[in-house]
Amino acid sequence: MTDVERRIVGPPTMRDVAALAGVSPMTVSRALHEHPGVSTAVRDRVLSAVGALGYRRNEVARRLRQGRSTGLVGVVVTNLGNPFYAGLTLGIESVLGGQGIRVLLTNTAEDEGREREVVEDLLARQIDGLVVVPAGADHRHLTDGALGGVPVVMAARPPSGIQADCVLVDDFGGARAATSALLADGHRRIAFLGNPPAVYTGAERYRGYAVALKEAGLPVEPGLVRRRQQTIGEAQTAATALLRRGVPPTAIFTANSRNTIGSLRAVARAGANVAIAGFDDFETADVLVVPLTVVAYDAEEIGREAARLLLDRMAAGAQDDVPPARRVVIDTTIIRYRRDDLIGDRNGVRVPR
Amino acid sequence: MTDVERRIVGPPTMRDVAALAGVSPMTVSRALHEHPGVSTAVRDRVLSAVGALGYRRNEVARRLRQGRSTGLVGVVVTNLGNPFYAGLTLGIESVLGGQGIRVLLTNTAEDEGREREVVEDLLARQIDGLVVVPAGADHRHLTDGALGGVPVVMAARPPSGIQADCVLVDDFGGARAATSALLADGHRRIAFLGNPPAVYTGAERYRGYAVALKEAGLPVEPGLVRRRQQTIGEAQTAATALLRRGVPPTAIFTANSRNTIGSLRAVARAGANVAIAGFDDFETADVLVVPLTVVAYDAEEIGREAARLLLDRMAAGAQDDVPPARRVVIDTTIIRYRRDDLIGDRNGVRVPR
DNA sequence: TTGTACGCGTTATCAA
DNA sequence: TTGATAACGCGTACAA
Repeated sequence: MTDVERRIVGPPTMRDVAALAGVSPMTVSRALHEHPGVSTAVRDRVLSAVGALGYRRNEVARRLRQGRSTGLVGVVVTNLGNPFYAGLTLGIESVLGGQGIRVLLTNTAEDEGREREVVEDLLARQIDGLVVVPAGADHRHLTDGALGGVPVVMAARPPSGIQADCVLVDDFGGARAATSALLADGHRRIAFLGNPPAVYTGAERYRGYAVALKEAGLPVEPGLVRRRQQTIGEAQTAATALLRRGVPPTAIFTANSRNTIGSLRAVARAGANVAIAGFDDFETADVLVVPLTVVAYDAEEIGREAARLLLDRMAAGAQDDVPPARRVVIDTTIIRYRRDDLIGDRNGVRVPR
Repeated sequence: MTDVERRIVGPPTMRDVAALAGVSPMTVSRALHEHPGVSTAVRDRVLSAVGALGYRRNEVARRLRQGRSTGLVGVVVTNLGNPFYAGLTLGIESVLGGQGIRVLLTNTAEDEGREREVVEDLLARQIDGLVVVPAGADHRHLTDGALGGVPVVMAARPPSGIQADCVLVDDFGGARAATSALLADGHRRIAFLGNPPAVYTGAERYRGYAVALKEAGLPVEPGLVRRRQQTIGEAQTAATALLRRGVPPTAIFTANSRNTIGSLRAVARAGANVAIAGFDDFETADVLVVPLTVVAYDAEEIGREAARLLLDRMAAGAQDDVPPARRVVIDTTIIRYRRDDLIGDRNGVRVPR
């Protein structure tokens, strides 16, 4: 069987090029690498054969032969539909892409089982590193041993029970600052709408809310705390219920965008004079019927930082003395959008009409 | 040199497992595949060696040997930070992930040069298929020949000068319907803010706007058309300039979210009584100070449909008679958010207080 | 200047 | 039931 007959389908290989050019595959390899010591005549024959067949080097076989890594990094997020995770992914891709490293992206939809399966598949595909937004609290599948030494960085949520680098938002500080802003405006009955305590951000942001109240000498009123709503609709229902209390809150701190949007709708529909401060900035925050305060931070920067930490580990390789796990915290900024700002610029810089 | 000494670093291989279990690599392979004809004793020895070494099959080498494809699909988008492309990517991933296919994601930032480089790299990595949101109008690098027979689906923007499957939004119909909605409200001076004609969506959405005007017996007023603004800030500036005209428009049709947000800010800051209708729905569209009409569509569905078209081509393989290029158009819906809706439910269903 | 032999990790095939 | 051999596509080392 000749080389050409050998394969039924598939892209042309070096053999095919070699056969057409009347040389050995090795000469093709050298010609393509611009090795010195290939006659011009042969090189031209090879290159025209390459053009005729549309030959393209097989990067997979190439890296296998050279014992090089794949240049692939796995990125596992919980919800790409959330702008925060999309920004995170973009930040990762921008840093890794600059190094010629490609991103293998998967979405887990907060499903821990899927996360474990996906990580296993990515490892079998010989990824060089992994960035994970972990869906659950059990991180045993992300230990150094389980990953076979492939470095991992956790993003947005910290490792639990294992050692790993991570990049976090200052959830506590942002929540405390936002709540303090409401307190500074004179609010004394401030509701909390957020994730349950089992979710890291839910716990930290509640802690920031509670500490801000305590610093103002106020107790947490359990009746003003709602932590079960998982959709915008449920958040709106919860906020509406709060507004209908005998003694309703005068302000709401919302610990994530679902709750912010649900609360915005509830307050707008009720026509209530209730202030809202919440996590996550968005483009239309300054043109709302309800004055809003937001905790802003740079989602892309979180991704870039995660990628930098990962590249650092990847460069270190499997050293004997593994550097200790690092934790990077990204700062937050409080932005106050008011009706008054409508006559000025965005971000609180007022400009007279 | 023994097998164990042979490699300095790297994950354990079948040889390592075989050596530890005292069998040949072939037996390890069979044991792991649960082939019949492997004695229980040997199988147990192999499995315990696997556990001891933390061995994991190398999926890359495995597929190379079996002549199988990589099970990787390239996804090339222009701007993952835009919720539309994030949703598109999510839709693609959800369909392909269900088939055990992984997504290699790259962001081009609308840079045609980067797109060509990235596509070349993805092809060298032996992807099975490609979904592209093309950055430019020159698609020669996406022809069947240039891709070496790897199937491609174009998303959100159609192929130009080449044959390829694509999934599009009904840009023309959505723009015409939105403009008609403004006309039905009695508006006669309606401005257009959108992309330049060189961008497909810019051309189609302008056409929809112009046809709607023509159907109402109105000419396009060139002074009310702005197509150069590329950022939200530029859009706001353009909209502000329109509002300051001697005879300002009474409504604005915005052909993308940048222009919608910029126009919202301009109208809100001017305190003008100007209606806005624009492409792309968003969560806070119903709690704005400006009544808004949006052209809504399902970004994830576009991704899912693109993935389905791609899977179809991938299954067909390199047939002799290539099926003709298909074009799928995703419907749009007009949603009218009004101040009145604030007493009712979302999406136009009014409910009395 | 060009070719041969061999191996990366895995598995199909055939032999034992 | 198990092992030896060869091969997937490519590149290093050495020989011609």
